[in-house]
Amino acid sequence: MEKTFQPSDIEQNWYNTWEEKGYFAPSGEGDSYCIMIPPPNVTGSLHMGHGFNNAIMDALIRYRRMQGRNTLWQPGTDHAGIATQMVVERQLAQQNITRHDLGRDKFLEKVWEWKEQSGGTITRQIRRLGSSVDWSRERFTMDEGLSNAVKEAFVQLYDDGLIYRGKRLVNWDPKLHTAISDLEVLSEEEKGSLWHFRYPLEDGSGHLVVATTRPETMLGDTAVAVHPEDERYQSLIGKQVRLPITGRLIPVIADTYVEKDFGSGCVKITPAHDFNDYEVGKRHNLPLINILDRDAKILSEFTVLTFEGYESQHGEKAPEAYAGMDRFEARKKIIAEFEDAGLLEKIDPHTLKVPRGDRSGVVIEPWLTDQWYVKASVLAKPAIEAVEDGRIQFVPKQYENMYFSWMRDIQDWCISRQLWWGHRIPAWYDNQGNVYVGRTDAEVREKYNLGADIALRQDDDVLDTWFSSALWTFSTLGWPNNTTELKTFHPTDVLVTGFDIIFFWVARMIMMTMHFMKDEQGQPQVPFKYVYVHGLVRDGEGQKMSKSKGNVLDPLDIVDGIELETLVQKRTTGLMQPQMAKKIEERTRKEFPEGIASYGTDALRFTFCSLASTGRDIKFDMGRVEGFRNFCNKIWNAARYVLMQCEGQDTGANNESVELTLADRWIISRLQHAEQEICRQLDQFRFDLAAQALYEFIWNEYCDWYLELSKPVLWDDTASAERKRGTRRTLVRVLETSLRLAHPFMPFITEEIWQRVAPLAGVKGDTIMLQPYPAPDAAKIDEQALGDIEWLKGVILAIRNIRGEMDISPAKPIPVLFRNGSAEDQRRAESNLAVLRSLAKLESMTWLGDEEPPMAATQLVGELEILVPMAGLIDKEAEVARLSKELDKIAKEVARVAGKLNNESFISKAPADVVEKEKAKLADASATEAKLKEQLDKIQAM
RNA sequence: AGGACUAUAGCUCAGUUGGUUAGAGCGCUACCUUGACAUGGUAGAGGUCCCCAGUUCGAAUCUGGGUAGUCCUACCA
Repeated sequence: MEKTFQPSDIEQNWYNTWEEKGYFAPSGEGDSYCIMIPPPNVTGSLHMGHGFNNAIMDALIRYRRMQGRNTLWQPGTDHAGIATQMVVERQLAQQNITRHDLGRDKFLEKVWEWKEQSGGTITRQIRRLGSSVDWSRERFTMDEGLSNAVKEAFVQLYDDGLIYRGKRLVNWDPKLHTAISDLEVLSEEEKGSLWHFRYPLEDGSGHLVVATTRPETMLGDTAVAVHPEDERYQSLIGKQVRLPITGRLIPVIADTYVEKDFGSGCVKITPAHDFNDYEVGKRHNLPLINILDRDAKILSEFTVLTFEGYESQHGEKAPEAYAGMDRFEARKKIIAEFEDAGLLEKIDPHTLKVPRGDRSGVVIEPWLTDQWYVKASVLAKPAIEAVEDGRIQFVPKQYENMYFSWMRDIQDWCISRQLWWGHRIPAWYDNQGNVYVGRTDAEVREKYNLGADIALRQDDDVLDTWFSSALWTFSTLGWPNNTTELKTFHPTDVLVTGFDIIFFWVARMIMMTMHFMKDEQGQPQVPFKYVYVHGLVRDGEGQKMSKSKGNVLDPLDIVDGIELETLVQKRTTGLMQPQMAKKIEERTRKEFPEGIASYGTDALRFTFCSLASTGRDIKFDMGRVEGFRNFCNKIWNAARYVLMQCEGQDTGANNESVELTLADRWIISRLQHAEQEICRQLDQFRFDLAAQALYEFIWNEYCDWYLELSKPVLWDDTASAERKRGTRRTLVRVLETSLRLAHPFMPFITEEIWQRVAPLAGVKGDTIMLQPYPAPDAAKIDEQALGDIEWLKGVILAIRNIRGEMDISPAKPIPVLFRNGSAEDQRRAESNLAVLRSLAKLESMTWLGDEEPPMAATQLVGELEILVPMAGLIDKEAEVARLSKELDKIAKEVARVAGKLNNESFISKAPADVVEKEKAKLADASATEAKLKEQLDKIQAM
């Protein structure tokens, strides 16, 4: 074995072996356990969030697989309608082609081509993380099976009256020419202005002032609103205003929506271009005037509609100068015109939230269009109940509130998108504009009794990507067919996801699943029983990682390492804002002056698990990764030691008789404790505590103590064969078990070592992956061994403390005297002579009787005094200082506990066992204090 | 504006139902290349548990009120 652990030597080989041998597929035996991977965007590549997500899911799935469950972890990607279409369109643009040049079918061919070539980046990367997903069942939302499921779901929902088509205001992306959902709109504060315009009153009695952040929409104003109780404007209500530029007459209305204190207290109402104004318009039955085209340019002829039926009533010519003008150009011109006409009262600087498309970055327009909607409120009801009654549990629980608050105020879900890449809506129109929904053209004709002579045209739009993702848990298992996979693995067990997509995905998945999936009693099935929600991975300074900030980390760069120059280049290419490059470079050079070292997958995964506590976000600390890389190395070297001691030796693999030492019985006992703790924590999703328990057991108990305790036995030429065999057997068995315990967290290193250790432990098998997960056995806990080794550790630590504080070379053997010990102390000392001598590096050990002890440095372990004679070793001043420090500490403790016990109400009100404990504490501390004091006096008297 | 979450060592974080001498890793100090490991060992320093009040015999932990930060939702045209 190499002297240090080299992860790159082993990781890919083991992954290939596991995958080739089919170890990731369900075993077909045992109770099922299923996790569906949240499908990453097919255009995407690995980021830290995926790394975190995968570390947790793989830990869960490997844990359950080893426990004998019939595990399915199913991978796949979604087709990411907008993102993918953008990627391909950008490529076409480089050849000066638009998708319209190609036409729909040709364009889709191009998209598929692109998907075949580069769509698999992220799945290849997931392999590097060691994720044990069943690749044979990989799914893609545009696959045939899933496409059928989407069609089926749409038709059924339509037939159930839960999908409708209607004209509504939507978030319109004028660059991408599609509707997008609320959740794809990011509103950030930006600096703008509040323009105060004078609108002249029709009766010539003057003007009123409206304030607006979007002057260009005034072309579509259909009213001015004031608060009904605003005294300033009572007389205006019901009057008419002559809208400048257009000359249109509009009423002054009263509505409580208006804030009296904001701006002028008068609000211009543009129902076709603002969500709030839309509601006001509806209440007052105002006309809606649409002034923008799909590019958000001013129409040459506005469309005027009413709320009744949304039918276009008539057109209205735009002021000529504005026709075809971009919205922001129009804004400038309108302001100028107001100014020229003396109607611009003032301009106040104003910060406002500007809605932008998360993909395109352009300002989103509320725009009136025909779209398809899902009646979410109906579907939400059972979905809320499932969480209320615990059929679905969120971990941590507080996310349930977030879920409820969203679900209880849910809006209908706009599912149509004006894109080409996606599932085309299974709806057809005749020439009269009647709509027919069915799975195919033929089905529609039959269902609606339409003759072959009637021309039908399919809806051009596609469905929101999340519509298909919402079906993910069951569509990927074969729905609408009633497959054995569905029967076996649905409902799935856990969904692991970031809190940011609870609304995006989780809620919709619950709604859809419960509508379509019923159990044998006809009751709705939930998609999963637990939703494990983890936080965002942030950079070391707590900043959100983003390409534009240039602080993203690729988990594989931590696995493989990366040179500084390469990292700088990676972070500064392909930026949306190239001017940021310089800043990003500086920052990167400062943060990683040496680049990033190679830490290996196991260390990275262990880090993620260690950070997976219940808090919201994770500040990623490279120091932790390094620490866990060292932990891997520690395991590696422990294994090296064990193999050096045991390979080719008698390890009792065939159940030969053995003698187990105190140390053997102790480490076996501690192992039971570790097993219990790790399972307990994993069962409640506390990956951090499980990882910590594992770390402590392996490093602080097995390596620090047990391996050291094994040396005096193995190096003792006089030790019996049974004794040596017992020690070797324990070394090997405990290591083999520890590897199994660690495997879900660190799959690669554990497999590599296990292959060599397992035979020595008499364990047969091709892979650690399919070995049973360790389970604690109370019968193996030896209380006496636990007590004795604790005592032994105390004595050794006491001696080491004297050594350290007195600056005695660790290489120098020292004599030690014991005094005043109990019979138990004597027994323990005598049965551990060799160990004490070896671990504390003793020259001699002597029990003192009643004789006067020599001048010595002293430590106490309970009643037992441990003395290191001063002659030639101990400096008086140093010992005085050390004792004074000890004494100080213990005096404080005595005072504290005594104070407690002197408190009458403590004695009378605290439970008896607590009082007893405090009394014992005081007795111990006082005795120690007295002894230390005596010792200090003696030394000072020298 | 409403809501949620967070505040513990220089840094990143644990701390179960109130009873600990408040812990870990990294970093820091001193010493040590001893036959698994310097990606190591040994010993150590380091804390007003954000502040104030309350409940209690007893509060990092429970309650109330502040302060600071993060996030979400709704937004003021």
